[in-house]
Amino acid sequence: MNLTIDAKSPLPVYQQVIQAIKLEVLSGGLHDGDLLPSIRDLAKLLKLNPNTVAKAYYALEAEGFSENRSGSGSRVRVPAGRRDALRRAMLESEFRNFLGKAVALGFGLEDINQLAERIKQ
Amino acid sequence: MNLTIDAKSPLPVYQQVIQAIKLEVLSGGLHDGDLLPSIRDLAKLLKLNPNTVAKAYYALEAEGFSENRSGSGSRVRVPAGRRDALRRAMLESEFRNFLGKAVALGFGLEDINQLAERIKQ
DNA sequence: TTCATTGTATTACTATTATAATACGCTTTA
DNA sequence: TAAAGCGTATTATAATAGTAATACAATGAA
Repeated sequence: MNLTIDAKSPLPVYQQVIQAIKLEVLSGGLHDGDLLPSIRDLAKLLKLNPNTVAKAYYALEAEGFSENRSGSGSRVRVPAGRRDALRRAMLESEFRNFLGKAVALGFGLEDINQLAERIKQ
Repeated sequence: MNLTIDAKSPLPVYQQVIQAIKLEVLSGGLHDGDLLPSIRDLAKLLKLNPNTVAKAYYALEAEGFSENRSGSGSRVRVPAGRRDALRRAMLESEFRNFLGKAVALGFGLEDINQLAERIKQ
């Protein structure tokens, strides 16, 4: 697990934890059935309060990403098929988000292609 | 001015106002020297408290985007040259941001190109 | 000059976020 | 069975964001 927390971000810390774990699952670092680090361990690792991490774990379970069991830990519950669908959906969502901003700034597809070509190098 | 506020966004409302006005300037809807709506008018329009809008106006002035004068209002202070530079910088920043997320999800340039082709239609 | 409008400032209240310190019940393992 | 580790729950405190009500001083126009 490679997650970093930005205390200065406007995004609440517990939501950053949620996003980081989702990303870990979607990118293939964590698989269906894998055990997440314990709340206390992750809190110590990220230098957060256990309650903050617990809030994230609770939300992940509520979203159907994981299953929490007192005594035995939290396990990822995202079958490969669903994971792939979510991964593609997230890419498209992020792309549309970027595209929207670019259009709002008055740029067109040509400008974006030009930029992409320049960035590649 | 065409700005909408999302109360559910994790981004604080006053920062949404800042972004919306910056976008209006960068996209050419507001020009150097133009008068911004008064704090009270904009607050009424967006159904926000005047203090929230005032906070945004104060920040915009601190960033050198505008100049506030008691009694006569707030005026945009972004010469065309600077505006164009900022506009390009913002596009590149947003693109790099998107690219970073795509890579984190395990996608490559090919996947992005493929998606872009599909989105076009 | 007078008056409406402007940005600015102050104080108070609420909700959310995050931390902190505990405690409880469940599960696993020695 | 006993102990350690797990998620869960409660209560308290602090900081930030946002609302709300008001007042002040500067500006510009009637």
